[in-house]
Amino acid sequence: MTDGTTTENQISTHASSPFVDGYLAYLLAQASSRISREFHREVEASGLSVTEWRVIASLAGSDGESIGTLAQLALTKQPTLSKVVQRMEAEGLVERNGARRDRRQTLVRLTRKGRELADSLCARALRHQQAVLEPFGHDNAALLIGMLKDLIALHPPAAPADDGV
Amino acid sequence: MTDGTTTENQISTHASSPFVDGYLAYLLAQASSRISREFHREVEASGLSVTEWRVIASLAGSDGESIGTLAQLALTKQPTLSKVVQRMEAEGLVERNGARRDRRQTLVRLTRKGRELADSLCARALRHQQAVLEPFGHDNAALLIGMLKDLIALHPPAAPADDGV
DNA sequence: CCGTTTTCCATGAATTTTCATATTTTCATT
DNA sequence: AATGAAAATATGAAAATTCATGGAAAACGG
Repeated sequence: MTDGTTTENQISTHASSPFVDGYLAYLLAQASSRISREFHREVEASGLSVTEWRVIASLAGSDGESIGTLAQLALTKQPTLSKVVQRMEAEGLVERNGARRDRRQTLVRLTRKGRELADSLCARALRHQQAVLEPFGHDNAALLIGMLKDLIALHPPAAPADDGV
Repeated sequence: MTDGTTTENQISTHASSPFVDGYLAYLLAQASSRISREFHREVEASGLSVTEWRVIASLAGSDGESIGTLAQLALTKQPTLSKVVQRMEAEGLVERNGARRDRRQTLVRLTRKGRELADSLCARALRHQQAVLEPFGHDNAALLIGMLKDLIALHPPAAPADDGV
């Protein structure tokens, strides 16, 4: 569009349907699903589920997050997150309760093992992202990411105990 | 950006995390989740689950889709779709096997009741979409949608029997 | 400071989704 | 045609998610 980069549309080579083809929510969901799936193969090769990957990615570079925050970031309901984190603790990827000021909270953070896995996967994720964005060119890529951030900023996260996977 | 419309970023008022904040796959997933959730309240008020809504939205304006295609469109695995469609048939929203050339296939289409519900919800969905896109302005909105379509076109759907919710 | 309300998390039961696999039909070859 | 491989779906068992709820700590209001 700006230059020789992509932007001439025409939905996929595959399944389409009159209504959804122009429907933003559908396009977001499909794009999310397809882009993620490619990388999820690497994730699962590391022995993680997709939700577990989301958790360690959310914890990367953080000094600890609460269960509630992680549920938001990982797009699951709170009870799901509680159980996922318990599994991950058993596997030695995270530890719970690293000094929290509010004793209702469960503070979760990466163990050394978890951090190493997270760092490795995050690096690979960024390489994957580069490949995905390459056909758009630098400017369009920045535009896309900017608009997605705007969308997110304009729409508040789920109400407590609700989520919205 | 182009004009007075949104595009100055700064992630949400809420939960964020160093790595994911700039990660495309995460931004897509969050945006998808948040935008959809708002409308899903209306969907559930109509007595449909989110997956059921995706199915009737996918069937709107179509004269029938196979189970496999619907699974792609609805972002679920094929066995899930089979069961969802069976529930929907029991509720009188869809009918199965409207003359298919390949007798392995199960052709699914809307009943009158299903079509009425679909039309009503699709109309409301488009109004919701207008509201969501309004702050971006016409040109940026078109750009966003175009880039999402490009992303989708560049990334093929899941291999058979796999999906990638 | 005490009672009330709200927030945050854990847990058991129920539901949903997924995995593994069987069945039926089509396709390709010979 | 007949055989073997591939494709589309259904289904039971297993796993993951969600709902409903409960308990504990914090915040709030006299």
